[in-house]
Amino acid sequence: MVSNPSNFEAAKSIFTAYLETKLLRKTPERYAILEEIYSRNDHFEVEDLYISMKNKKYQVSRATVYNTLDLLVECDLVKKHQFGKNLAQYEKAYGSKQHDHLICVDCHKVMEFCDPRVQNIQNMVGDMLKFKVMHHSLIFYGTCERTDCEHKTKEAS
Amino acid sequence: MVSNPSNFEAAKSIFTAYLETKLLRKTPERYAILEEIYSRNDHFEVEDLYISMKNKKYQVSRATVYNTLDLLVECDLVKKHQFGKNLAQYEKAYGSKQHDHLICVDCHKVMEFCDPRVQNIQNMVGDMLKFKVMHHSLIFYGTCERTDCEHKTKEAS
DNA sequence: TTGAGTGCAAACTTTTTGCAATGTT
DNA sequence: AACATTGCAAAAAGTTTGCACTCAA
Repeated sequence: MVSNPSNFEAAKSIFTAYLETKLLRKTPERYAILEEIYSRNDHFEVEDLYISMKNKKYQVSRATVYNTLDLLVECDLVKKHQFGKNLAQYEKAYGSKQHDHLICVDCHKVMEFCDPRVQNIQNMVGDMLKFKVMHHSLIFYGTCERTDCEHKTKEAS
Repeated sequence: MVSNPSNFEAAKSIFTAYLETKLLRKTPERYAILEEIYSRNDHFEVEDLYISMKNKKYQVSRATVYNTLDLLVECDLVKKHQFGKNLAQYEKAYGSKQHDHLICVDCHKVMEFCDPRVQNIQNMVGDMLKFKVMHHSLIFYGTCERTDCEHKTKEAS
């Protein structure tokens, strides 16, 4: 979901507060990664982020990217997804409203939607099973009808 | 969800029909893997299956396990999950009713629940976004209140 | 000053692939 | 007999780890 540009500033304050609370160091690499993430929209993977940063002022290592992403997920500034592949995908979380995803199994496009009923189900199921639900992941897999959907021709049977 | 033992026989027929339609070979390895899967309950990973089979009459290779799992997922006899980790988990699908999952972030226990409203949301969102939804994945993450939940003590902050 | 954090490369884990041997059709 | 399928081991792909160096506190 599109978010306004000042979200980075807000995210930065939250991150600073988090680092201070946890007695972690406020390194330039960590802020550079946060900035890069908040300059992006939609979903990206670690390698995307790493490559983008390689081409900019901050050359960070993959280890630092992984490390920082963990911190950002921990303080809810970034969401981590596992969209069926063995490859984590991330998106910024601050200032975007709660949403879930649809993924086209042909062109792999990721779309988003909101439906308040998901929250109701979450609350009810949590109560019923004595389970304190903290977050959820709802993904619909199917085919989109975009004209530019690159329908992979499945192996002829 | 628990299923009755004869599900293996039914699954076997379905698999045979699938293999014949696709002009694939009916090898003993494929049936042995199907049998092993249908003798299990709940969720397992590739290595679990591979190890179990190593200790039985059929010694199959990992490559064959992966290959066969793909076929079984394709013909809906097995469901593949990506529960947040970079590790695929599977469960038999025939004869079990549609359900979704709750996962305890502390003890990693996987629980199941059914809620028909998920289907409604799926239909509605699909219609709205002109997306033909084929299946979904809904996972609630939280903490269970089982007395035997091995609450990992998070690093003291 | 000092030890948390970084970069790099090596190690690990899960999955995929290449190829010779096997066995279903 | 032909060639899809198997087993094995090597390669990929993504992530984690070990260690010496660096720099935020």
